[in-house]
Amino acid sequence: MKGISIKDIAKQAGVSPTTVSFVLNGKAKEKRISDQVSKKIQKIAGKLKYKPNQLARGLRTGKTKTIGLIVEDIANSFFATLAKVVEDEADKFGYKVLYGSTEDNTEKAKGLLEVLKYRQVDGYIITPTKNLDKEIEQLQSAGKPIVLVDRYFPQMPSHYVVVDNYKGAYDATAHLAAQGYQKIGIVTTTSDQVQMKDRLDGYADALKAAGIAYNKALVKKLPFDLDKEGSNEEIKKFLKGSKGLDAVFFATNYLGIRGIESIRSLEWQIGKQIGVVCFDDHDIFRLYTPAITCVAQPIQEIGQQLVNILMKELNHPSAALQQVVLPLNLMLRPSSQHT
Amino acid sequence: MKGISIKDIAKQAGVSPTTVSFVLNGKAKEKRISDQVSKKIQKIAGKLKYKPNQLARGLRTGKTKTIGLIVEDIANSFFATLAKVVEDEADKFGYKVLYGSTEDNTEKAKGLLEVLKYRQVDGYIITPTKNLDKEIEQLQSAGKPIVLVDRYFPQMPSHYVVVDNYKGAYDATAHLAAQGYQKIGIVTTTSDQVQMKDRLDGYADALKAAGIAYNKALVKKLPFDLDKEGSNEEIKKFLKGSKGLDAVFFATNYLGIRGIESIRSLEWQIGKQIGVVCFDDHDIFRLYTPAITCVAQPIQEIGQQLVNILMKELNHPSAALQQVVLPLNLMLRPSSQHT
DNA sequence: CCGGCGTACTTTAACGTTTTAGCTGATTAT
DNA sequence: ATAATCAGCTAAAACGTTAAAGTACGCCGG
Repeated sequence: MKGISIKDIAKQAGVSPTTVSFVLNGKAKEKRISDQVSKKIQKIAGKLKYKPNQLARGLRTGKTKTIGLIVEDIANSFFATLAKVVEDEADKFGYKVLYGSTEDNTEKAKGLLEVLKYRQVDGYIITPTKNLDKEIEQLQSAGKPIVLVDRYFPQMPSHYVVVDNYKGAYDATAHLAAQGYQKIGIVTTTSDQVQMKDRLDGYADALKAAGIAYNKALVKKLPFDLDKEGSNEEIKKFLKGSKGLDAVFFATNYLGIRGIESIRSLEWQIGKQIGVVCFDDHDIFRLYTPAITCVAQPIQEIGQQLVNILMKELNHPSAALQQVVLPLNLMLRPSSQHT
Repeated sequence: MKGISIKDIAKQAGVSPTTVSFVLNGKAKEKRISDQVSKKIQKIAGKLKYKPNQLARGLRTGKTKTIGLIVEDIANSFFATLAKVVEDEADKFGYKVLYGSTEDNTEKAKGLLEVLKYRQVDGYIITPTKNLDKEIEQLQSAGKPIVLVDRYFPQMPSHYVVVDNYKGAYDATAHLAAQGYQKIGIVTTTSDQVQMKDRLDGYADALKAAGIAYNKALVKKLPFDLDKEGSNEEIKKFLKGSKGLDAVFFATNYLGIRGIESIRSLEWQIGKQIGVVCFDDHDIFRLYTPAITCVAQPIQEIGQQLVNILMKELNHPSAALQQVVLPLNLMLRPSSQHT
């Protein structure tokens, strides 16, 4: 059960393994192998269903045709969908994907990088955690192509594909204000990475523009690793404790889900008693009654850009940084509309 | 930027690469390497942060410490969550995961198997598609450990981890009947694989046991690859067309989600006008108003069993087939209760 | 008729590891 | 005294592939 090797083909064709390698790598012309021999080898290879051993090839060439995908949480619908797009796109180029979840934990992320590195992946798509810049820089200077996603390090040059978090949050908040909501809160994460900072800034600036004073008491930050029950408690406490609060912006999809759950257990009427907008779309937001207004990310586009940039870098590395900021789409639904 | 190899260590320690290999593979005692040399090598390896090249090792040993995970759709929450559990569990054994989605398409599945095979994965966890048994048997007889999940081929011996689909569907349907629903429909897939067959049988037998006649007109089957809009249309047509229908059992999570959407657009009251139960749990079912009764799968347990069985087979293959059928949990919620 | 060139390949080495067989020198047994 | 044993290592081959360098042969020009 050893699998067919280039040697088997060589033997059958009565030529050397090198010749077989040349032919099967499309270098027949370049290496002046006769058409006769070339065809014979092709035929035998087809008959034996020869598949090159990627390990041997990788060992020799230093290329594994594998990319590492590091996300925050593969079980989260945003990242799961992204993973699928990445898988499909990479497949078009003959690449496979090795993935891992960081749980937003820098140590876990470092561990993943370590493992992917000694598995010799050719390139990386990374949702970085807080202090991962050192490790990423190291990989970069080792010549490994890396594209960041969802967030990046403002002080560190790198390729990235992100969305316009500031504008997304601004539009969402401005929309709430335009609907007549007065006391608008935000539930976000404790993370001070750029994507969350931008969302908070967008929220704050939109309030200002609407003539509403920014009130620190209306900003609730929750740590990523707080469990569902804990978050729900915190959110409920926040909602109940903020007298006069009439709308809230949830800054991530899982916070929005927990927010809905919390509001529900308080028996408040979404849309009437409290306006709700969430970052990220999700089946739940579309289906909930009332449906939840959200800022939808173009996941398909993000995934395609990621893989395209990575492939470009893999094939001809350039000095130019690819930094893509994609627009978001505010999906208006009843949860944010007074009736 | 070549990376540290065993040779570098050997040079620094003034010994041969072989000795280094012995020591780093824990064979120092067995191969009678002196403690002195052993420690020196360990120290140098630590200092240089040596990581063995998995390609070279794999080429030599035939083991890649990688498993292939083939699911129906990684973007589906059930499979995404399962993938995460598998990843975590495999990691405990030092294994990485290569994954792929079949979209329930046999050709795509064959392609995935092909790719994983020539990437030399050590073992497979597979959600098989309809006609994949030949390919799987071939892999098995090539000595590759395989564990099936979610479904299996009754006529083909194999390891598998599934849930008690029959009982789950039976309990769900019996519950509807016990709540006084009389005309109970089912929306399922056109698949005739065992997991769907069992669900349909459970549904039918529960009806019989409740003294309700099985009515073929109340069974709606939809193909997997029908898109969201198409499914919604079909479901609406089915619901409206079945006069007197007072409850419906959705046989998969995505059908349930589409079902809710359809019922919503018909403006029927779930629970009152129509009882609803769904196979699989999902955030949506918990959060929807009214919350949706469902048959929850023990995803954590499934993933752990899968990896444990696979690891056992990888380390000491046995003749005994591991076939695990896990119990399901009926989560009672308002969607199935007359008030 | 001899060097040079083009054609059509082959030989060899290398990637980094593991494994088998073996080598050297010292100690023990006979 | 000599053979067998043992400790403590090393040399070399192998996994399957690719790349650089080489070979053998025919043909042409001078």
